[in-house]
Amino acid sequence: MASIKDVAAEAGVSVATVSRVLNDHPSVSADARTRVLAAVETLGYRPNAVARSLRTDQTHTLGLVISDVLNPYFGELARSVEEEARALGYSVIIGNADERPDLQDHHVRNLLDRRIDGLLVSPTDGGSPLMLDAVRAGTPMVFVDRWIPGVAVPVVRADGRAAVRDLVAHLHGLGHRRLAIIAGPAATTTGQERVAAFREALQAYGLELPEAYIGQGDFQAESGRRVTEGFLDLPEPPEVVFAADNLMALGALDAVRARGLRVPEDLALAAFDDIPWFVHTDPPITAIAQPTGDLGRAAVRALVDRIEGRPPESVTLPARLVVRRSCGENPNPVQRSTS
Amino acid sequence: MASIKDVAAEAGVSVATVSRVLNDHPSVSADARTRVLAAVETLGYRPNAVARSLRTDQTHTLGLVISDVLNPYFGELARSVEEEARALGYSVIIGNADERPDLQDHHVRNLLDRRIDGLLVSPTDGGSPLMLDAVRAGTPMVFVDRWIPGVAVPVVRADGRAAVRDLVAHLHGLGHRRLAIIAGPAATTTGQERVAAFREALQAYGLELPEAYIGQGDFQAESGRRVTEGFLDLPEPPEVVFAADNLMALGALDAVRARGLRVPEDLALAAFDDIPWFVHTDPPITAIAQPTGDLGRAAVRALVDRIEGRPPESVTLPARLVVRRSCGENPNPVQRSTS
DNA sequence: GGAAGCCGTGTAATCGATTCCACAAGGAGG
DNA sequence: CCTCCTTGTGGAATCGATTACACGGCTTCC
Repeated sequence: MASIKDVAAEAGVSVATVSRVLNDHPSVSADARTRVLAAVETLGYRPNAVARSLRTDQTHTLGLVISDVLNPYFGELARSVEEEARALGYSVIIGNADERPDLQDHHVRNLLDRRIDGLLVSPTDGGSPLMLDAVRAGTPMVFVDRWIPGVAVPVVRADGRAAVRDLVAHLHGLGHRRLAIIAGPAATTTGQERVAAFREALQAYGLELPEAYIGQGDFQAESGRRVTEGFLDLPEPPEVVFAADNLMALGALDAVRARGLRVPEDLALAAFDDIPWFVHTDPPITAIAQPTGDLGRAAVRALVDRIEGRPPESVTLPARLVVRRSCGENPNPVQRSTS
Repeated sequence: MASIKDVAAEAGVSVATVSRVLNDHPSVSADARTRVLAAVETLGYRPNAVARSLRTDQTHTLGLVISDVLNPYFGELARSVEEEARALGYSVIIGNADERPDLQDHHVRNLLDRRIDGLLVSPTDGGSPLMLDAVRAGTPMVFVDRWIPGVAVPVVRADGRAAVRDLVAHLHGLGHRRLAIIAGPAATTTGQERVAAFREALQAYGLELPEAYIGQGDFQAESGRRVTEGFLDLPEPPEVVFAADNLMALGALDAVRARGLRVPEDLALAAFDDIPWFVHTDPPITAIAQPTGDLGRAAVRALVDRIEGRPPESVTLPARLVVRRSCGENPNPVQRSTS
């Protein structure tokens, strides 16, 4: 593959001049410029990004470490991150942590070794020494969706409090009083917050959230199934299950079906994180939708701001409730064709 | 960040010795080795992958260019690719081409500039000059899922012929005679093949595939909707629609619903590419399932074989039919709880 | 007419690793 | 005791770019 030296030889100039043309430095004669460009053309020359990175100490690459690419929420996040990064001249290397702190560390280490310019992380845990060291060492970093408390890193996330209040109002309006939640891992901020928001919203209606109605999940479908089975085995099962993410909601749906029960007649169901498929499930599932694309884009902008020396900003966007049929009678029956 | 020179100074040896220790070269005294390792430890030294790549001309990175990360099929493919690559010591940079040849070229160029060791591509078109040049220049490459005819590059894919025959047998057995297909882009091999396989299977039952029953889609949901509406407007609409991918099937489902019609009573539906959500749609959708994870892993192994000088192998794995309820009466009613 | 400044260009140092080659020390063998 | 090999080590070239510095040739101004 042709190098800058070959181009210089072909054009009859020095490598310095070639470099100047390529980085359109002002002081280069029109004559030299055209000769260099011609040489570039005939040789099919493309600058070696590796060599350039070594010299400039910039890779124009961002790292994105998320917990589960198969979760459509993170899939959409990854997509918007890549798009915005590309628009700003950066590439993205994605690491899938699978909710495992050791895998997360593996990816962070690997990305740091590759000297990525900045790191976008949705942490699976409270922060490993490695990650804290990286922050301390000054690696540009931004947290998306989840974050690590007490670490001075900008956070881009959605606030679901209002939407959870709307959800509880909706459920209460439908007559439900025994509400349960399938929580995410306590080590994640989203795991904790959603339970807290739910409890708070219940209190506004004088409702309790008993321990038995808090099931411990791990954001994967299987845990949703397990927890839901536990709920159904209770002497007094809940009337509604609120899953803290979409995958666990799916597991819950499976569990209900497996017993020959029906949603929402026997057990109502709602989920955090909306996805296109929720429109098509039987029944369509009521969910809290995050502005995922906006989050991804905002996160990239914050990170690139930080990388390029501008002050980065934390961003919090509101989530919103999308009512469908999985919690009971549609509140807006005019829209439905008769069953 | 500490460099190899700092380590050498700290350990009181030359950089050559440090490098030898790090690459565990045999001729290094036990004494020097321990001193170097101690220095590495105290400085928290990590080798600069960029510098190493420049010198060795290996990045230990693979490029993966796919057409749509939001499609769960490609999401799963990307995940298995990343897993297998990691197991073999490689990282993966993913490029999303969005079915657009220009974007595909952008990613290929970017990846080549970064001197990735090899490229995994699921081409959106018949092959741009850029891609053909890359092959000619000897860039290790493997095609996954789709390929470009006439190009000497190993292909890893699923063969759906047998499964399509099974599907047509299933449909015929249910009494359906007017079968239509929503095709993928003619520029993709999968787009063409699935139509060909469908037509062939129909012939075995003496059935025709008239032009009016071949709708041109682009593997995106919206096109599935549009084509299905066209089918429904025909003087004699089909009894079954077979969508060449999962997203178009979803669009078809939407279109049927929007008219107040029902699946499968008014129109039966089947899809190529199975996804977890198809179990939960209303009704559950009959689909042809590819061994996606196996494809991803096989593709990575073939590519790494090629990179490391072993002869790479093309791989074809069979897809299989998964019958659910979207084409009519369940052939195995014992399994169902009464409606 | 000479000093000062600008413009375009080339030489060479540099980034952080790997690796060829030279060389010193020490043991084996004649 | 001298030669020859082996073993461990360091010096320096190298990968392909960027960029500080120097320099030659011109213009400009006093």
